[in-house]
Amino acid sequence: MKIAFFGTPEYVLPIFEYLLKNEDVVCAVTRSDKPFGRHLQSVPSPIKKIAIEKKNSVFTPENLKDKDFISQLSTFNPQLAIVVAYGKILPKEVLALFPSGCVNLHFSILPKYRGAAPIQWAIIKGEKETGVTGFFMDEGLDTGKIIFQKKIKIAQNDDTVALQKKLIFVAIDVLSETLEKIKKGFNGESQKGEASYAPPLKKSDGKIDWNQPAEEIHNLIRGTKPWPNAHTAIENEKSKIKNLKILEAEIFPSSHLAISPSFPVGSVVFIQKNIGFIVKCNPGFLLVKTVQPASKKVMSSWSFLLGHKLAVTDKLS
RNA sequence: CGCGGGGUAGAGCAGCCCGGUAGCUCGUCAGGCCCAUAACCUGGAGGUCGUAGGUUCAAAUCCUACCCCCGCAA
Repeated sequence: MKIAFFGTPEYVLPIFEYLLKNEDVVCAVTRSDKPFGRHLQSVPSPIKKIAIEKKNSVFTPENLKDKDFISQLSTFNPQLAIVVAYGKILPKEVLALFPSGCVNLHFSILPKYRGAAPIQWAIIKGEKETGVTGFFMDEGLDTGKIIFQKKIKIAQNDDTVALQKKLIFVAIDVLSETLEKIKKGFNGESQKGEASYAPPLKKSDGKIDWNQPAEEIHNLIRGTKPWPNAHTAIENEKSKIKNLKILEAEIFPSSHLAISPSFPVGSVVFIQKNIGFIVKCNPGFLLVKTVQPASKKVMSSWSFLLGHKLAVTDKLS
């Protein structure tokens, strides 16, 4: 079966490579080169690089409705499209090109977490499981008929990066199963259950409200990696730190702490030598282990303490 | 030439504006104290202050060029 692949970021490469190896990939479509990095140089997308290496045809249309693009794509006679993290919504003109349809691999258990950031939101919301769904695309946002779905558990320490790696393997399973079913003529089943949405994260989504349970803050820290990251401000007599990213933390059992209940929420209640500092949440405590101050490299929170003289009772907000 | 921050001992920082002895916390090494300690006390080692040039009696500090790192933006 002739397949066109739509995808952009680096993490979908294993899926692209799987297709190249096992199926007849006639061309790849990826987002147009964009200025990227510190000096805003234009860099081809990872998919484009690999496709060129493998001598596959690559399209990087600015506008998917462009007639030239559509007519060129149709000369390859692709029967099916596989779309993974492409970055744009496919208009009906493109959807109509593929006799066997367009299949999207979405990293959630649809209809939950439709949209751009399903992995992040599943972690932030404290879900215990997530998965990958293969479905036929329609004009809605992740609303098409489901072909195959596979679930996995979210471990307590999974952050977005770790979970994404796990999901890529699941996605390859789902992809092969999905392709099998399509070849047998399966048409998919309508989505059932309550839908929810996972919009792209904003910078402000990473702001920590210490007036929340330690568990929820812990979810936020894991789910906002690697961007925008959970952040907070610190105030103390000597200095004000406007933006401290918290990259790693763990829930600290309050039974291990003998401290005055009078500490306000958001204050540093204890400093653990060589490890980090403990912050009071509502309820619960969080042991902060890895941080990144503005303009600095990632460092352990103990290192941060050595240079910044954070003391017990200093407040985070 | 997109905007901003940074490079000082193994780690994290101060000092720079306003030039004049290389400083703080931690680690490390040696010794001490204690029933005991992630505690405390004493002493030591460890630096081409990112690189090169310039100004100066004198440069971590002022000037110029370059290298490397980080954030914004996506």
